[in-house]
Amino acid sequence: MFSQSEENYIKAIYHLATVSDKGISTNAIAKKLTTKASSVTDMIKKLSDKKVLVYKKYQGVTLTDFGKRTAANIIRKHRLWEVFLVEKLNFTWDEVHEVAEQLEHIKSPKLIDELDSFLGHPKRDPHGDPIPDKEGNLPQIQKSLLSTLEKNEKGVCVGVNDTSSEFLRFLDKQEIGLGKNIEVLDKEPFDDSFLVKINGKEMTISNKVANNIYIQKN
Amino acid sequence: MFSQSEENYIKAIYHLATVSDKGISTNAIAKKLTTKASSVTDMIKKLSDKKVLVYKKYQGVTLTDFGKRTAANIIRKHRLWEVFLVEKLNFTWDEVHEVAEQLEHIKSPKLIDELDSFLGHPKRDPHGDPIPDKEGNLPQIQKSLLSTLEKNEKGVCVGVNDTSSEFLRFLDKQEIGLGKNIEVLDKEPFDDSFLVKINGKEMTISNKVANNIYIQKN
DNA sequence: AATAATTTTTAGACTAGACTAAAAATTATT
DNA sequence: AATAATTTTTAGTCTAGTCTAAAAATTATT
Repeated sequence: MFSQSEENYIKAIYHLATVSDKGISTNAIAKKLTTKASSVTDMIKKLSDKKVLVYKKYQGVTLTDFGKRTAANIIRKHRLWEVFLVEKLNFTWDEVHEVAEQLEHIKSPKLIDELDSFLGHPKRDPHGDPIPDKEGNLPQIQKSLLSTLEKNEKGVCVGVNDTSSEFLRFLDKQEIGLGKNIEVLDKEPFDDSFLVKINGKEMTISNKVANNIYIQKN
Repeated sequence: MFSQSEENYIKAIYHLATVSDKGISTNAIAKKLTTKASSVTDMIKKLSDKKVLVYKKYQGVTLTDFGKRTAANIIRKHRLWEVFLVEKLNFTWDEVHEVAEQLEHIKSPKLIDELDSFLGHPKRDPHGDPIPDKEGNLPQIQKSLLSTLEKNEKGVCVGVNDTSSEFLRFLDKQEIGLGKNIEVLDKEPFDDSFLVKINGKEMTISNKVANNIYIQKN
């Protein structure tokens, strides 16, 4: 059984590992959790003793299989709760994160199994991210950043990179959201912005925004 | 904002106060929370500083109005979650307590408001206990322990005193539950047991059991 | 009223988790 | 290869919450 703090470290390391492929540095973890490197060193030793990760001094850490399963389970809980909040309790996609951060630490296998059934075994959370299954398998889907599309390519919005309230509310305002059809009409070399058509409406999108929207091409 | 530990103390003191009317002793709190009296003294000082309760050395404690509202709010959350677990997630009334103990500490006013609406503003939890409203008002209902009924008195089961799994599962086995009609056919002076009719079926009930079932007379 | 029993508080120690400041190791730069 | 810059670890401190053991206060009993 892990403490909330231990779970937060495990989750952070898991997320960092999905974008880095080599060992995760102390500093990277400290930055992700807005804590100090010295605190990370302490916790890393503890998690190493608990067989969650492999640690050699000055060399960064890697999750063990056990650590990965543990992480996937926490993420599964987080994302199922997010679905619950949006589908059943009228939360918007920019409101769910903070509460799900708390709910993910609730310990009860029955609770999460029943919640999963109650929600109809959802495959994605409100931001389009896949929900790991009970065994910790996380189905990866084919997706590309909008910023990588060429002129005349098109697809459907399947996720976001930045999940901050600011960005999500901006998307709401622009009526951009999961499931919307997006086509790149033109790319502007001057500022790397995009002219796109979203559900029939033409608009210009900055490179920064295009860098935070995932598209499944079609 | 209170820590989980602080919330547990506040709730324990509130519950002890509903059955005692005078100041709550250090020892009583320690027993309720299965902790040590010295730990209770420390926490009491802290909660006194935070204006949750009034404390004079060696004299027990009393919750302030603020403390009472805080307690009612925690209990409101606990009981709403219990309703959710039973009504939506197929938990039985003996399974909910442990999980609700965790869920009651989740911080989000919107969450609890929406949960309340989602459940249709329930008035009672699965054990028949009333759910405080948002202001912390807890409607008290007229109820008597089955053990206090006289021969030929009757009523309906509206609650239980002991909420342990053992007792609740025993009641399930005997098909005793909330809403059941109960009539005292006779009292046995030898062991203070009761001959009762529950939904048409006659059975004998020990004094210990009768002491843990609440009846609304009719 | 004095003594005994109980309750409560204090004093000091422990753990988890975080922090600061300094030392040690690694990596980058000249 | 030597020095500078950066990263990581160590050492020591702090807080919340708990504990044990002993002291102090209160309550009960003779």
